[in-house]
Amino acid sequence: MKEGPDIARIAALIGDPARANMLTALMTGKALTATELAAEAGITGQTASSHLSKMDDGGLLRVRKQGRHKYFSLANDDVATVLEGLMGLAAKTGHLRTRTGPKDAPLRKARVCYNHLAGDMGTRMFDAFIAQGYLRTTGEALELSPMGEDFMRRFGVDLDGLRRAKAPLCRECLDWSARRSHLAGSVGRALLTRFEDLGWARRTAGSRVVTFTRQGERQFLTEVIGALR
Amino acid sequence: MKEGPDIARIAALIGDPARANMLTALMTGKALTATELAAEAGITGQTASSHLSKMDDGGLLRVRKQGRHKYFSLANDDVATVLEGLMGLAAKTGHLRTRTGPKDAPLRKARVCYNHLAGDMGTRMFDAFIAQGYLRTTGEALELSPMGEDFMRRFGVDLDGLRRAKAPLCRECLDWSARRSHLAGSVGRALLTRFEDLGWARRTAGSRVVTFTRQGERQFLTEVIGALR
DNA sequence: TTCATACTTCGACCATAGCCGAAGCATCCG
DNA sequence: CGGATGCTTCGGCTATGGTCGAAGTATGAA
Repeated sequence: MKEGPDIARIAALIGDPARANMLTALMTGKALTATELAAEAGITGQTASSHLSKMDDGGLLRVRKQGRHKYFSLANDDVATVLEGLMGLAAKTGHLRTRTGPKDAPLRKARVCYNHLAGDMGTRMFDAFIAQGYLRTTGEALELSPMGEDFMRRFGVDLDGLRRAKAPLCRECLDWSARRSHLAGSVGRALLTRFEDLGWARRTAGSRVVTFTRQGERQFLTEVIGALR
Repeated sequence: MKEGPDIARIAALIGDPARANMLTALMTGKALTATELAAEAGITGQTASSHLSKMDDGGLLRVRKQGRHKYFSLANDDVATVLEGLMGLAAKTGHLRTRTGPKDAPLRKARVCYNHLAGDMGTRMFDAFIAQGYLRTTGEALELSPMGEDFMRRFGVDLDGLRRAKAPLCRECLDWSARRSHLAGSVGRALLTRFEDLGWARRTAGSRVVTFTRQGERQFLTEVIGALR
């Protein structure tokens, strides 16, 4: 009658309607902010905060702070698997939810995130760097491979100068609209600056939109993304 | 914020400590009675009854009534899989429980269950019939195949006579000690009678123990179980 | 039949925990 | 520097639901 691998503790966490709604919302794989999750569950921010910290303590969630936002995602695949299984058991109606992200098309496509490139073009660039082996994620950190360093130098990024500053070269940043990672850190900032210097893109005054020229976008695709092959 | 495949409903069912204890106890694959499960969870019979009916309604359990006992087992593999996953998430200490069944060795080996053979020899016979294709489970029912009928006739069971009675020929009966199925119904009863007639076994007076003679047990193994090959 | 056992139902108690309003930090923006 | 936004903490309200005692039903044993 005693003991227990506390399967009850975990199940009870999932068992609350509000929390279950949040978790199913996260099943899309996208990270969501506390406020969005609150709306998803139909509760106020205070209550959501309490729920989210409980699920975090329970190991169900992964949390990333981004400025004044807090992005939540499922902790790992095991969590998703269990949720999937529970949905199977609940053999009920279909589900899907989440209404997320900016509606402004230009914003979704390319925008500045603090000082680096975000939006669709930002995440595509990040993915390309990873696929090409220029960037490696080592645990929580993110680092340039020798090939990556070479690319950056050829592209006109002053790596040595950046290294002299104390700021981290590469950081992973969670994208607001795509909800995937893009490249932050001093290298990310330098790249955006370089795009502007090359005349490929320019920031729109009073907005976060980054506008690429037709020519600039073509060059971006071939010389950065296209570096893939 | 609305809708939902009610993953919360199911998870909440598992999320109660008492219910979680019962479910983990059932993870051994053995069926347990309501009283045993109550002891397992450390609660009274009334409370257990409420929990068990809820889990049954929720589709987590399979229930079989046996006289004044009610045997519970997990509804299916999916339930077990989810529980397994939850245990993984709860990544905690080991677990195991259940203290079940009779301690009397002869009783465990072979005994009468109402009027048919139960215990280890009973379940082995049942398994052999299934493996050999003599018995088939069609949904909830249990029926003899033509080959099975042939075997029964050769073994001296008056199938035609039994058929004239209204009682079901074959029924599945949950074994008390092994907690697995054995053969009940008029055929099950006829088989035990036949074992006695053949001098293979006899019931012990004032007890449920069935004693096989050394010779009888050998013949049982070769001519019934051994019919497997 | 009578007694014992297994389970269920009813009713009431009470603790847990979800919920929100209000107030407090932290961060970003102009 | 304010002012706005996102999140957290605190306090108190309330409802859900787990719990058991007592009484009821069903089955098996003597």
